Amino acid sequence: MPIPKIPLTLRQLRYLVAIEETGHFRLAAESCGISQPSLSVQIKTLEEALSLTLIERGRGPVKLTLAGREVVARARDILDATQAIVDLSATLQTGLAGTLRLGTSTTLGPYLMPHIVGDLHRSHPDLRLYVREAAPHDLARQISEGGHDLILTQLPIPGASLVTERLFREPLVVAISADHPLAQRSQIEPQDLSGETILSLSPNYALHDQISALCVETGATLSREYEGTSLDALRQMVAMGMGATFLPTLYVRSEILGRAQDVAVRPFKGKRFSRSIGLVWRSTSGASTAHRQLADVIRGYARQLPELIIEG
Amino acid sequence: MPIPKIPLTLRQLRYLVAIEETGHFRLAAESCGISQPSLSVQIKTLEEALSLTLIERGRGPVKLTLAGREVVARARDILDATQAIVDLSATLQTGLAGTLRLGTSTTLGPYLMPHIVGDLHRSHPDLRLYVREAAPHDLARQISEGGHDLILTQLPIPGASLVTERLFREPLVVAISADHPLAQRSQIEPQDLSGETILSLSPNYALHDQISALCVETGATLSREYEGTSLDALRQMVAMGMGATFLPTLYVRSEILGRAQDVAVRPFKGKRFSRSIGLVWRSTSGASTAHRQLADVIRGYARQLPELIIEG
DNA sequence: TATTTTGATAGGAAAAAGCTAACGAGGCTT
DNA sequence: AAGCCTCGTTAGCTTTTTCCTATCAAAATA
Repeated sequence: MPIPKIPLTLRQLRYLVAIEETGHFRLAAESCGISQPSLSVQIKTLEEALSLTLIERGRGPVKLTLAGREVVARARDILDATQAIVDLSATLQTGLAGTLRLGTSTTLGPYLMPHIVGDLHRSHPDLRLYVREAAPHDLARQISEGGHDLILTQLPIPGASLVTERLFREPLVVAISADHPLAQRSQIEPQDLSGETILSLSPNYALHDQISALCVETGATLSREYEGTSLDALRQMVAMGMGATFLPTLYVRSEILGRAQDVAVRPFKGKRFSRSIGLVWRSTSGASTAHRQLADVIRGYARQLPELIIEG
Repeated sequence: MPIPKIPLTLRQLRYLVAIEETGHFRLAAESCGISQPSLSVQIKTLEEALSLTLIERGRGPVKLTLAGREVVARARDILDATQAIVDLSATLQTGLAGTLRLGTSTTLGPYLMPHIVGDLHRSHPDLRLYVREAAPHDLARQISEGGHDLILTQLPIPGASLVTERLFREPLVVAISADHPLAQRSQIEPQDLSGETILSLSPNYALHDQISALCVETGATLSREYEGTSLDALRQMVAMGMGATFLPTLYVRSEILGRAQDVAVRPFKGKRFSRSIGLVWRSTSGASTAHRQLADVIRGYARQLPELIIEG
């Protein structure tokens, strides 16, 4: 359906409201900063556009007609609404406001965002966050297509016109079944994993590639038997003794420590392996300032967790 | 408080919405019936006015920025509201719609309007009626000052720039105490009243002058002892035997017949005396069509009452 | 009756919005 | 990789809209 043609202008509505407020053409013109004839003409044009008499001309304070009162009331609402756009623009320029569509990696969002949203709402009450989860591979595609305003995911995300803001590095830890010999160690050295069977996520996940690379580096064997579609699935497979895997710190912190103790998790010595987490948006999105504010809020939370290494 | 200056135009909002709907500058321009560069310029102007980037330019379907989505949503509401004004104007041109401020005589409105409003709401659902009562003398002043859109009252109402629409003539009947000799008659002749004491309303009421004239004509004596301020007060005084009076038919019908039988009411032979009732509005009000529609609705009700004599 | 007040009308200047033509940046094709 | 589309921007000019000053007409006041 085509947008209907509009036979009136905001200017005319503004002048009409001014007349209602001042009660005189002359005063109304003054309050609008124009000459009285100009205002007269605009009002006349408006009346012709609506085929209505809005004002009873004459001596003394003007009397609006029945129609005039109805139109003025609506004109007021319209002018208020336009003013609201102007006001909103001030907030949107530098601040975080409106509905932000955030895509987030399945392996990260659920374990990070719940801790963020509270702070975010307090510091930016005008912001509504719309979080959708997907595998990093899909996120990379969707951000370019405009499906998200920005994505929170494992780096790097390739893309010519994308801007990346690094947030922190998240160490990977080894997860083994509770009765595995390595569970006795407090820290793991890379060579300890030599010959172990390692479980991984599907290749849609950035974590898959990283785990695959880690297997080469440590001499472990990547299992081809099964590829999980969630970290929870991986954990349960480890618990059942099907192999070991690498889990990101935030997942461990959120879902294992103090909760499901069905697997043992042990850090690498010196936080040796980690994944980089960051925010990514289109360089054309024109809201870098706002997006960097969000980055700061996330870093602010991450800084409270000694396991993470802040970047950016 | 001055009306704020508005840095945007409805036209710009319309173009922005068109872009959001079509996804392309070119198609949007087409749907607005202008050339694509013209639309581009308007959008650019809007963006500069708000100091915001609303659209991410580039290949493929247009991507609105976060700010763009927020503005478009509000722009839609504004355009809808303006369209509502246009739609409303069609109704207001010929029809009875909006809030009509009706002033009505205290001696008439309460006994007539309750029967009208139901029909009126059914036949004109867009009409809101705001009824205020006053003495006819005050009504005449208020209508000229613009306090009412029209008044329903006893005629004539003097006034150079006022339009009168006659509705009906309402016979006056004689009210006497139940034990008064005249209560034996079924009809009254003017000369029957010779020497009777007649009670009246205060001179603020048109009825006062008429009763006064009737006293001269019939040879009755107008009581100077007391002037009522309502028909109900008059009736009670008659019931207490303080004198007789003349009451309008609609009052009798509404408040005496089948209800308070504390007084006897008797018609004059041949409906000899009556008052004229009509609608009056300012000739400048520009809503004659609508007002005459209201007149028709009122006559429609009056026609159902055989006591009344329809006019107009 | 003269004066003042209030809004309408007229003519021309300034601003805004439109059009066509030409340009530039990104993809796609060959 | 050169060339060619596609899509939006920029530039120059015309038309339309808006505004201003000056003047007029009607009604209220003195």
